[in-house]
Amino acid sequence: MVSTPTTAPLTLGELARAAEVPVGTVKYYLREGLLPEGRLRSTTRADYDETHLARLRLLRLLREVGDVPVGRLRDLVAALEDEGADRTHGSLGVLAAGSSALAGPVPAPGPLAERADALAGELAAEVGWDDQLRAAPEWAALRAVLETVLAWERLGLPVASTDLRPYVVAADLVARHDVAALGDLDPTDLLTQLVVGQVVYGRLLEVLRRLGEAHHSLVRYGPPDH
Amino acid sequence: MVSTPTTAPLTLGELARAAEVPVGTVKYYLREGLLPEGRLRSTTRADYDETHLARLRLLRLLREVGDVPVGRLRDLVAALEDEGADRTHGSLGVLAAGSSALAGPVPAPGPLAERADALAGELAAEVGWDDQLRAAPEWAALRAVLETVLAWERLGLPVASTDLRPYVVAADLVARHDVAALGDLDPTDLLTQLVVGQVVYGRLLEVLRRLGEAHHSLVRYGPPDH
DNA sequence: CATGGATGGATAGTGCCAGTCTCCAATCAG
DNA sequence: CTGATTGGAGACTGGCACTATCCATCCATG
Repeated sequence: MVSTPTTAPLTLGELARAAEVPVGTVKYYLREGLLPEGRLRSTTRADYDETHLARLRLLRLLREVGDVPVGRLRDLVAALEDEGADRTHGSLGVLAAGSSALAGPVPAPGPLAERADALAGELAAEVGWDDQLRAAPEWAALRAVLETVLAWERLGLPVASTDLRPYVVAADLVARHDVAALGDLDPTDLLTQLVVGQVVYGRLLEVLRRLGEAHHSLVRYGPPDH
Repeated sequence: MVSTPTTAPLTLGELARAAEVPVGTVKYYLREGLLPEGRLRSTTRADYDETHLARLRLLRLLREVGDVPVGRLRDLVAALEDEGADRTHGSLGVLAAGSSALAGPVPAPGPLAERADALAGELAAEVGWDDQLRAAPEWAALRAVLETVLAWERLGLPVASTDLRPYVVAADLVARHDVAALGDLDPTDLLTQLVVGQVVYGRLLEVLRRLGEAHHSLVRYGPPDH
C-alpha cells in the first residue's frame, strides 16, 4: 500500500529546497492536508520521501500553470488518495473523479437549459460521442457554457451547431490524442498524467489558439500599417 | 466620434438593473474607469446610454465566464478606447492590442528559452504559420508555456513536436474559424467580438475537451465497473 | 409644497484567498 | 556547549473585488 522509498529521506527544509518552494508554503500545504505528513522521527525531525516531492511539484505546477485554487487541489488530492485505498472504481472511475475535481462545481441549470441541452446533443452527435455521456458531470458543464453562449446570442454571438462545429472537431481531435497518450500506468499515476495534461496542455492550447488567431489575422488583414 | 444614442437615457440605477448587476458594482467599475462616466444632468442625475449598457455586459461576461481580473479589464478598456481616438493602427493593431491585454504579461525567458523557442518554431512550421509571428507577444507566451512543458519533460511529459502536433492542428483549426467568423465591423466592435470569442469559446473548448476525454476513456477502458 | 426615497460621489469596511510571519520548545551539527 | 534548525501552532498580511455607509442634493408623488 505504501510504496517503499528508494532514496534517502528528506527533512522538511530539504523537501522545500528540492521543490524550490518556501518552507512556509510547504507547512501550509501540510496543514491543509494537500501533502501527507512525514514520518515523525523525533520532535523536530520528520522524514519525507520522493513521493512527497512528486506531490509537492504537482501541486505547484497546478497552482502556477493552471491557477487551480487550493480548494480544488484538495478535492484532487482526495481523488488521488482514496484511489490508493479503495479499488472499487476502475480506471475510468479514477479519471472521472480527478477530472471533475479539476473542473469544479457546475452551475445550476437556468432557463435556457433545454435549448442548451439540445445543442449539446447536436454537437456530440457531430463527432459521434457516446450518449451515455449525458449522465456525466462534464455534460452538465457543457450545458452550462452553452447556456451562457445562448444568452449572448441576441448580442451577436453565433451559436448554431454549425458555427460551433470547429470547436467540437478540435476538442475531439485533442481528446482522442490525450487519451491515447495515457500510458498503461497504475491508476494513480494515470490520474496524475491526466490532470497535468489537462492543465498544462490546456494552457498550451490557449496560447496556440491566440497565436493562430494572430497568424490568420495577418493573412486576412495584411501586416500592420503602423 | 461619440455615437448618438438611439434610445432613452438611463440613470445609474436603471443601468444596473438592466445589466442585472448591483448598483454598488457599477459604481465600482465607474471608479475604476472600466465604464465611462455618464453625462451629468444635475448633482444627482447622470445619463447613461446603451453603449454603457453594452460595455457593462461585456465586463460582466468577461469576469464571470472568463475570470478575467479587473486589472486586465482595464487594459482591455484602454485598447477599446484609444482605438476610438487614434486610428493609426489598422484592424490588426486593434486585435493585437486587445488580444495581448487579455493574455496579460508574459513571464521572462528562463534557461530553457532556447529549446522552447526552437520547439515553437517546429510547431508553427507544422501548420505553416508566418515567421513574422516570432516578433509577436503571443509567440513569447508560447515560448513561456513550452518552457514549463520542457521543465516537466524529465517527469514524464511528452514534448517532441510530434507529440504536440494535435494541439497545433486543433488550434489552427479553431483560429482559422475564429478569424473567418469576424464580421466586417468597425474596429471597436471587431475587438469586442474577438475578446468575447476568445473568452467564451475558450471555455467552450475546455469543457468540450473534457467531455471528449470522457468519451474516449469510455471507448478505451469500457464503462465503469463500479 | 413637503417629504420620502432615489441618486451621485467619496470613503471605509468586508470576506476570501494564499500564503507569510512569529514564537516556541526540542534537538541536531560543529 | 551552543547557535542554528526543525516541526508545529497561531496570528498576521496583502491583494482582490466588491459592499456598505454617509451625505448633500434632488426628483417625483400625494
